[in-house]
Amino acid sequence: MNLELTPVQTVACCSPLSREPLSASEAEGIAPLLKALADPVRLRLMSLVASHEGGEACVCDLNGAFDLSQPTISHHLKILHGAGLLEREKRGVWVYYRARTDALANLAALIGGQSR
Amino acid sequence: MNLELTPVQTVACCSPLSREPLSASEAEGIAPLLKALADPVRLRLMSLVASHEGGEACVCDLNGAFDLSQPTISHHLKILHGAGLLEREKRGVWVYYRARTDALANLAALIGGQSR
DNA sequence: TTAAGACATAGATGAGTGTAAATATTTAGG
DNA sequence: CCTAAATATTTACACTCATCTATGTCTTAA
Repeated sequence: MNLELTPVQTVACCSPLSREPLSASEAEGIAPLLKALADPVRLRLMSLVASHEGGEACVCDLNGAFDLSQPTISHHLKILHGAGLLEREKRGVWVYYRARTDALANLAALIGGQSR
Repeated sequence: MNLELTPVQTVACCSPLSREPLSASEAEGIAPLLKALADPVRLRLMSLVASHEGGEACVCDLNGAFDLSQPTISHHLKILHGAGLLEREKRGVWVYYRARTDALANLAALIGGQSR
């Protein structure tokens, strides 16, 4: 149970990019989230997980979608997880990832300023 | 007058991240936009420009906000401009940048899926 | 206990990136 | 013209990053 606000949440509700200048520390908190998303493989991973049935996907479902080695996919998943964009759950031999749609929505609200 | 759709616009209208898996080429088109935003300095630059009165800011307004050299700021502005997130207009000795709020909104719609 | 499969970690490497110093370009004034 | 000011470009460098190979850990099944 994590009740702390992510760097995005502390700002997204009332201070989108265009409303007032981001402080240096706010920017340093948000940039890593964007950085995590700013890779073609990770964008596709997020999309694959988020659009997968049940809202979650096993790593075994993901590896086959790329022409990359298994450790590379694992590496990208770790980055997305570390940024708080993916949840991780181990069930038996398999590991399932689930998209943090709240984090995505907050990011979107910050950037676009008009999401709900 | 540029009537072509940006990589984001081709997708944002009906295919947010969570709706269906992003294709490799879509992801490769969108990632550079996120990459451009995924830096604390560039995030603050975007925010400074977007929230500045008149929706635009002179480079002279921006340089002072950072503890960085003028060429470094110029470099970041070039990246944001190259990604299509900032418009550039020279007036006399000064160069004014303006935020492409449409591009930001499209990005937000793609990520969050619910903006309008 | 052994073996096999799913996933993660470690180490190495080549490509990319943020920054500064030096220099160039453009514009307005004298 | 010449100079000064605003901004961009070039070059160089330290650092980060995406990727692979090799290896480790954990879980299930035989």
